[in-house]
Amino acid sequence: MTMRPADLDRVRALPLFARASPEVFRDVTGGAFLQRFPAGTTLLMEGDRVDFLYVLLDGAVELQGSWKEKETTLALLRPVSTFILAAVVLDADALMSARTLERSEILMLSGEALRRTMRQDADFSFAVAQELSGCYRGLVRAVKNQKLRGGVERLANYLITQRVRQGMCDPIVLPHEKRVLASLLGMSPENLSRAFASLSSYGVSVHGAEVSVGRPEALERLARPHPLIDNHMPPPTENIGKAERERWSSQTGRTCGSVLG
Amino acid sequence: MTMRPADLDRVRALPLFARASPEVFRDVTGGAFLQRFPAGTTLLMEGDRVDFLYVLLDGAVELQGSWKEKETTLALLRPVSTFILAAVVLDADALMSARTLERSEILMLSGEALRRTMRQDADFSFAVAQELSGCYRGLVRAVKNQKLRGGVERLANYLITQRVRQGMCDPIVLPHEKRVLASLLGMSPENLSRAFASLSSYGVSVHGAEVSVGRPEALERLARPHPLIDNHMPPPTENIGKAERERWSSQTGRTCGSVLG
DNA sequence: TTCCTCGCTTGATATTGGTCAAGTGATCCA
DNA sequence: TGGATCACTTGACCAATATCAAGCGAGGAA
Repeated sequence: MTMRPADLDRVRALPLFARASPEVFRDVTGGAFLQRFPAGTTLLMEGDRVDFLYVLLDGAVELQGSWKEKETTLALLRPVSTFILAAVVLDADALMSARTLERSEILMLSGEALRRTMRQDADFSFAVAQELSGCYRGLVRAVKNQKLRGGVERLANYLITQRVRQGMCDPIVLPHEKRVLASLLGMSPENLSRAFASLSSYGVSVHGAEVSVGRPEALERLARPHPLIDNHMPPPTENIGKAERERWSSQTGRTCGSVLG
Repeated sequence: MTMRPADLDRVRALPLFARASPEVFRDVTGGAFLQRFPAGTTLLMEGDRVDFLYVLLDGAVELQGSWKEKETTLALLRPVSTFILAAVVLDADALMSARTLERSEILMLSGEALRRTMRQDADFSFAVAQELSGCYRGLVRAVKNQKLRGGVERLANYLITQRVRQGMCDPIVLPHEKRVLASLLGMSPENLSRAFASLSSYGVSVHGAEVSVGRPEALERLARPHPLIDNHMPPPTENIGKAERERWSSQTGRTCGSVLG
């Protein structure tokens, strides 16, 4: 309950709540509480019953799945993001674990209250459905990325996406440890190193977390980014949800042949 | 508009509509029309604007994604299934193509009417959100399956899932061409053949579309099915949606160590 | 029936990616 | 300041998978 008004505003700005009435917002955030976690904290284990909708306000969170002592990263989150919405809506258990990568501030909203409010307010329910649609489409993109491209192509496209998100600056800064990035891209850390090495002939040079894309057009010829796989959202001027990202993508996707424009 | 009452009942039985009021159902199915398509018809191309929610009533539909002359199967649908709900909710363009694998009967519901009804009826909106949550979780399972398991393991788990769905009978019958199955499992047709061959030492024998699982316990030791990846839904006694599947999974998943039990 | 097509299988080979092991460089702590 | 830890890199090797090519066999058409 130790929540700064500024934090509440940031939650309010989420597309999930942006158009909600004051009453709806009050109902959903009613029993909420803000919590701080150190880096490396497991917030939720696969298979756990999910009682809260989580909102990452500060820090970084990794969503991962596991099987037979193997783990893989399904998503890397930065503020402001909600997660495990689907499990909350179905009142089901989590299909993925969530752990903090850095010291993080996380708001926890009662899942029960969220479902109750959904049943009472069609507009809010609609907003949830839109957010879920955006998450769904994000995963469709992830599956296509994983099944249709090889490791080097996935890395190349990741770099191009980061370049766009970071405002076409050079060098770009990798927002996470390379081992985590490797897991997100579906390859071993060793292979990620080699993939970076093989991109040097396309003008990419790496110094720690800084990556300089020397010849963007060359990299792009290799990567072949595609609006129906890669969501080349412009830099984060304001907080934007998955649904908004998808909406943006449909407006401009068709004509967005090159991100170099 | 040439729609048999029996078809309408089958649509009504979908979890999306099961709890809807008569008015809501009338509103959403109002401008709907039923259409028949031959095998191999492309219903929708990636990138197309989506104006309808599709409901497969008879036949089979493949959802696929493509990149650089490569294609991959994202889902195989059998009646009764809805598809591209997320794109309809966001009024966005399709991220995947849809084509019929057999002669199919498909009901097309106005996306505009669906969105309008959602905004008016909280219960219906909630049902849509639940269905979307089920679809989302299905994709999470798919990503974990793809990133954590090798080809042979994916096939082994596919066979176990089919065995459960087909009522533990022997032999099971592959519901689609092997080349399509290969694409769904994320491997080349050649590799699928070899994967089947390598399963012979676990009691699996193949004759055309009929697959006999001679020693289920041996296959299961290899496959290591897991409730948070594989949704071992019991045989289809009635029509059930993605959300229902997920709900079932959360009730029994924890204690479902073996599907042989 | 005969031939053709097409889905599938099988083998040889190339490519990709994973694993193991060693080494480097940076950071943090004593 | 030395030493430990840890992320990352690199090389050698191995496993998994794709590709290319040939062959097999069932079903359909002339």
